[in-house]
Amino acid sequence: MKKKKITLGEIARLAGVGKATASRVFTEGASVAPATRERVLTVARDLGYQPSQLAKSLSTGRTHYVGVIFAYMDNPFYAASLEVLTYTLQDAGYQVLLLMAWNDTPEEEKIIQKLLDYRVEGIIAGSASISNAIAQRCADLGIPVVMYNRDQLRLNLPAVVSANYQGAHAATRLLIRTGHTRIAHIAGWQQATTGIERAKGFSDAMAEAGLEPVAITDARFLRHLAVEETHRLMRDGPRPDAILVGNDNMAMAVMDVLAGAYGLDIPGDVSVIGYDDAACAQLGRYDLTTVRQPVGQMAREAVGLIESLILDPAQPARKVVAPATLVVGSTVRGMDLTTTASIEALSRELGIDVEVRTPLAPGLSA
Amino acid sequence: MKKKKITLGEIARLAGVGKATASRVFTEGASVAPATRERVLTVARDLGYQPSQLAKSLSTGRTHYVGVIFAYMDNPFYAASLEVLTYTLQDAGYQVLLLMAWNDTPEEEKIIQKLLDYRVEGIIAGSASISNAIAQRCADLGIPVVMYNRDQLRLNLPAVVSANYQGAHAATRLLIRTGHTRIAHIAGWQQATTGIERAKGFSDAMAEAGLEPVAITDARFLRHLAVEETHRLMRDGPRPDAILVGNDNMAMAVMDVLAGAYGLDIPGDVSVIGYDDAACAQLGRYDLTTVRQPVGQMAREAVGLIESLILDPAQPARKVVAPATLVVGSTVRGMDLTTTASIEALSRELGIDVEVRTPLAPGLSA
DNA sequence: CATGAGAGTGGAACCGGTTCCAAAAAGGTG
DNA sequence: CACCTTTTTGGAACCGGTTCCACTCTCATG
Repeated sequence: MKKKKITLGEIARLAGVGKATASRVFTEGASVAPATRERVLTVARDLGYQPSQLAKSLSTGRTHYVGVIFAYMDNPFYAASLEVLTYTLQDAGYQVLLLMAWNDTPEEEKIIQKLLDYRVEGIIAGSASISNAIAQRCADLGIPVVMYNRDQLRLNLPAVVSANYQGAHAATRLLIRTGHTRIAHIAGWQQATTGIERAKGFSDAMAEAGLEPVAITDARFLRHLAVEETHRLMRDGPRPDAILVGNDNMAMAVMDVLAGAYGLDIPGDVSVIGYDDAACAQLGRYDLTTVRQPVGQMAREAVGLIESLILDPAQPARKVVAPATLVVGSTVRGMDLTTTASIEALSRELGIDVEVRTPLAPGLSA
Repeated sequence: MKKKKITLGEIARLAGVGKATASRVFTEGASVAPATRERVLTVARDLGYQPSQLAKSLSTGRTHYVGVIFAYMDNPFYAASLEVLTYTLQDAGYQVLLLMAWNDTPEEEKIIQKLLDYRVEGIIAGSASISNAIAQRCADLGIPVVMYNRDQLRLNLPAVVSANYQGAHAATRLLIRTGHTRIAHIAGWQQATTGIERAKGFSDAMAEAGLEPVAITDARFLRHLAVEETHRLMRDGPRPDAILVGNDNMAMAVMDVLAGAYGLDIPGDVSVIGYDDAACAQLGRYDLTTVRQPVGQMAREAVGLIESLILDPAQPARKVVAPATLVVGSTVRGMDLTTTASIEALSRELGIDVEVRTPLAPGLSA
């Protein structure tokens, strides 16, 4: 009583038609007589026929797979990004092959190798740094790669990022404009373009105002390093009256250290600005002033980009820069944004969208 | 000058051997003469040969795909779970096909249909509720399904959950033991076993102590509903002196409302306990007393379960219940846990692991 | 009524691998 | 050196679909 596998051929046989005809029944826009179609569909339904994507992909040469390489899921920005990427891709008819890989992993090469074996039609890389060799290989195979939230400076790859430079620049100018003079920057990883661009935005804004940064240190987006750096900042040299931090996760840790270990008031004694507008940072007890990266928009752009590259791999590498928004919480002193007019004025002055956070926003990202 | 596709046959031809021999070179433990192997490998390397997993899967009947259905990525528990699940699976030699689907989506059926088309060898469902029909279908096809962090009561499916009942029960007993008498429960979704079990743990602990709950309401794990329910709680009837909340995301919102809108001190006026031990809840300004679900362990158990089911689909459905840990922060009044002895005593009394949170823990989940 | 167009159909080759099987080559033994 | 065993090898079938092509059958047109 062994169960026979239900294949197209089996269906065809039982419906008394050729394999080719049966195939046409499941192909959009192929010409089949209505009566035949009905007969085949009935048999298929009765037997619970499941067409094999594997066989289909093999013969058509299209897999509809997109490889997504991610990491850092403890950062809400990446978690939200992955969610939007995934359902956007699946709505567009693609399947997500998910891989986790950190930047420094030696397995990186192997990981991508695997993706190629599975014949993905495109790759969205949100964490891995694509080495020259791998990028070349993908190019040879005609497989487009889109960098997400990072840019490969040496290689000319398509990428989706947000306006990191402008965001950090505007945030810094906000601090300067509100009267802070001893400003420090606890930066994100200086090997990633996000960290680099934000640090540059900070430095430039300081220089333009004729101010010398109290310090610029690399905390590599790691909370415990941010904690260390904060202690160092408070111990050595002149204490800052404001700190721009590389992302929200670190910024909240910084706030905890300032208040907990040094009894400082925020923003009374020190102002703090973060980056990302992570869900936690929106909570009442932090209400962090920060720069928002438009997660949803970025993810959708990335999908659009990879889609268009899959359809036409020859097109030149395009970079998409999504606009950032300055989100005003209550961690910067000297702010007065009670009227719509003053908000608009600030926005014009800083050259960036400004939004005042309404406390206890529902705040579910999408 | 058209580039010929590099296939096994091509390699074989160039190396002057048969396709079968070439295939054996890439098969572990097949017998090939060393000289021949070398020759084939050289040709393959020179041409940058990429074996097609598609073709391989089709002919061997093994895909090494595992479908993972998730959602709610704004909840750090799910984000961390997905991370661990993914890299554990990929270490075990499986590929993750990721799908996002909410519980009430009508597309659910379609989603799973798709997974079956792709011939996944197993499914880990962290969000979707598997309908009877679909479970039956998977069973017919011999495809194992493991529920993650939820249980399907009617269906006898394998599942990995944490000890929700015990966790909530212990948390409630902690509140009672520290002298609270007017205790409310803002529960998680009462259609999900997580929400149900926790609510039951709460009710039972109250009943055992002869206490009447001030209120039990369903906030469906949604922050804005938790906010609403908190307001209702404060407006109507007797005000609680403690609230057990269905998860950390909601608990933090509850704290914000209590402090922000009613000027209440936590834990002075009201004690709060959450559930999950989310990264944000560990931050200094919340330092929430909560119940930890062992993310890493749960994810690894899920992978182990699906692996063993793939190898032997006939085995009976097993349920894994991972132990919960009571993590003591500073949102419950009347606690005195300065000595190791007192911690151990409490642990024994409540029948659950107890841990006192050290402030500013590095706190990256794994 | 022959003619041509167009719809509907099935046979067979193909996608890129694996694997069964029988044949060829190599190695060991008396 | 004949004979048996073991290792290596290639041909061919197969996995489950798609698609090219040639063929049959209608039906409208000149």
